[in-house]
Amino acid sequence: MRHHRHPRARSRRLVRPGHWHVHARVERFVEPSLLLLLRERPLHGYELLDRLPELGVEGRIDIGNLYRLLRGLEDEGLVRSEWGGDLPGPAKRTYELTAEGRRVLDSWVEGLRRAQGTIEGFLARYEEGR
Amino acid sequence: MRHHRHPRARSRRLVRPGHWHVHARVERFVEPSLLLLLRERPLHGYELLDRLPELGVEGRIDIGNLYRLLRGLEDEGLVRSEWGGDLPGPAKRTYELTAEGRRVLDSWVEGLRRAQGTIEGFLARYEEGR
DNA sequence: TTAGACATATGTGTTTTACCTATACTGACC
DNA sequence: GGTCAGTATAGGTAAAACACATATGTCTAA
Repeated sequence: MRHHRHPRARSRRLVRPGHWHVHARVERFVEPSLLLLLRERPLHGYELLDRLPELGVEGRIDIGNLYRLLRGLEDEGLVRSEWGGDLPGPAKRTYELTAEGRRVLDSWVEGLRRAQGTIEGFLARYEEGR
Repeated sequence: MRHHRHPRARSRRLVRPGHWHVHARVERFVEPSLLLLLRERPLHGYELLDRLPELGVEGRIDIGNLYRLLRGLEDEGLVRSEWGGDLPGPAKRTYELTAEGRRVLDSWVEGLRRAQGTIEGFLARYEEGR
């Protein structure tokens, strides 16, 4: 058998020898975050990047992937975009939420409520056996 | 530019036309689940598979990956294993938690508490703008 | 005139998860 | 005695998600 490299090399961060810091993030949390921000008002990519930390998405947003993600959401019809008018400064593509995007956001909220319940159950069982 | 296939083909499940069900799972949640179950008592892989649903890990456990994950945890010193005695039936490898594994479990709990806070913040902001 | 913030985008590698197959022991049923 | 289902461990491979790096252009201020 080929020796498998550690599959968890980066998901845990070494704080000091023998002490690990675990991330515990929600999969693809940026997607609902973008939908929620766009529900409030249309924004362009760079503004979204600025506002993501408000929702707790800290240090994990890759700007390149953010733009790719936005185009993906547009392909799926969850957002709609257009180039901003002939304003000064670099060209900006402004995104707004579609009705379909709003429905998917609602579905994310259901999913996040379930996730909360799961985590609560886990923590309760953890405390039980302390 | 090469056209990128939808990067979210399976992460959302179509329930009925225009209605999506979103998973919203915690990244690598099986790892802390295994550590928590093993803190309670030593178990072998197949038993862990049986008990994972108790912790809310439903329908996402791939048995092949489970064994790989267990070996990964052992490589990192979070669990220790040995082949069960000469009992009847298929050979079983029994896993138990190490002191290091216990520390990583504690770190996961911290991470999960933070994740709970993040989700709470998200949901609050969602309700605000309804 | 150059450095830095703003703005969008592509290329590519790594990590994590999903799907599929292989192997082997045991008990029940025909 | 054969086969089928359940228990048990394991490998191969592909897709999805994420991380890291780079490219390109506009504008402002030092």
